[in-house]
Amino acid sequence: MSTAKVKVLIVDDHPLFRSGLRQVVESDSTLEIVGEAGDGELAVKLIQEIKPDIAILDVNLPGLNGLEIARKLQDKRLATRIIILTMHKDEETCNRALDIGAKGFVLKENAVEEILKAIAAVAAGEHYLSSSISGYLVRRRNRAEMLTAQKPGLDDLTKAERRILKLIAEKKTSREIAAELFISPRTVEAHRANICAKLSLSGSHSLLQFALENRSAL
Amino acid sequence: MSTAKVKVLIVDDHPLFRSGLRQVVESDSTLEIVGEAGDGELAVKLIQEIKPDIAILDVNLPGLNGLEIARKLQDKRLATRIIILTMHKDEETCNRALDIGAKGFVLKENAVEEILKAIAAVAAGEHYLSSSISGYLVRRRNRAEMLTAQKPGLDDLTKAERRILKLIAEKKTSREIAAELFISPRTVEAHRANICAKLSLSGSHSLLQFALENRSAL
DNA sequence: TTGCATCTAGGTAGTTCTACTTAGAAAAAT
DNA sequence: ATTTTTCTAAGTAGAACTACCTAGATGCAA
Repeated sequence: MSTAKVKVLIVDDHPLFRSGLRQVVESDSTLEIVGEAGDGELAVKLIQEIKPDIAILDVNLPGLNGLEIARKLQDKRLATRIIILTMHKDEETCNRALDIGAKGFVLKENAVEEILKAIAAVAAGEHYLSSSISGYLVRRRNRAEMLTAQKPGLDDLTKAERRILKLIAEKKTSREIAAELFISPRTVEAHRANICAKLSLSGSHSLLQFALENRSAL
Repeated sequence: MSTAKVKVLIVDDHPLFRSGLRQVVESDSTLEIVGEAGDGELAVKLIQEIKPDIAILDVNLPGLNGLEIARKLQDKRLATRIIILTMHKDEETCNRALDIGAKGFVLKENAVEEILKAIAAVAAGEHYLSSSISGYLVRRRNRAEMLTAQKPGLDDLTKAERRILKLIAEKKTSREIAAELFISPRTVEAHRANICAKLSLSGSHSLLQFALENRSAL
């Protein structure tokens, strides 16, 4: 990393954008552009031949788009790390890019300032997200926690009910719970019924479902 | 937001850093510094009196630290939005900050370039994370999905079994699934049994449990 | 073509949970 | 001290899942 230059390949269908990007990348003496492509097929071919350290892929490409390229490369287990470039600040695209294994995700509007930081981070094995996109991850994180945090009625459960709900979340049956608490299975079932009522749950095995989804909040 | 200036309060125990930050912030004409504090107690007092739009809090402070201040403010349901500044690139600190409700998280090493972007994003109701920190969120995201992705045996399920497992994860009963696929409930049950066998699941409602825990991998 | 896996479907039995009911004893709150 | 809530428990009914079994139809591969 410190001796040899980091080999970078640029994929974008717009020549003007490519040359702009090239200029920025070449302004960093630790980086070296080893190839360019204007469409998906060529990109896949070049990446397999040249094996660059980092490939910067536009999302909108003729033929294969950036995400599809990334998927192909991941399937072939190439060492080339992917940075996705995109115009639109789109949560879904970002999620899919990360799922596919992209290490970087940079908005074009921020590309000039951020691309060097992104390349450095990704070359070092880290991830890089355009800062304006990182809010999405926070929101996703919070969304998941909100669901468990603000469940209505969860706090007007009694102690015994709460104790039993915890054990349900541990995948125990009413009988097992009864044995563990030295009470009758029927009592456990009575508590279950009360919990269902308080949480306005109904249907088959609703409590098990609820307990599994909310076990972190118990 | 467009007429009045955004009121910003700065909290840091180091006067030199404060003045540097002040310069950067004041270079943006849409922002206005309405106060400064060098320790936690004063910070809490000033925020409650002045009610700034945004408070930039250092983590390392004499008395209350930035995170504790944020918690206090959150408890009092003030409208002031919090941006946390920190020296160290620490995942735990970042997580705690977000839990507490901080809207921004900026590393001091990136503060000069990022603080204005951060203020703008937060003032607009978005989140902002220092780009070098956003990798943590990605990693956390992936960690959670890895657990579900590599379940053994999940890939030697047949198409029909997979289809049914998906519907089970949607909390549907065998009867509902049967109706949806125009097959007999008994067929669905047969598939369930086969799936249980392949995944070596046993016990009460094991499939429902499995499906709920692994729904993202289906 | 034979054979294997898959999809389909039913039989029977047993377990577990839901949904209603009632009811006494203990604990908590008024 | 009285009322209310909570915890305990049981009856009955039905829905839903598991765990075994067999078996015809289909399609794919050796």
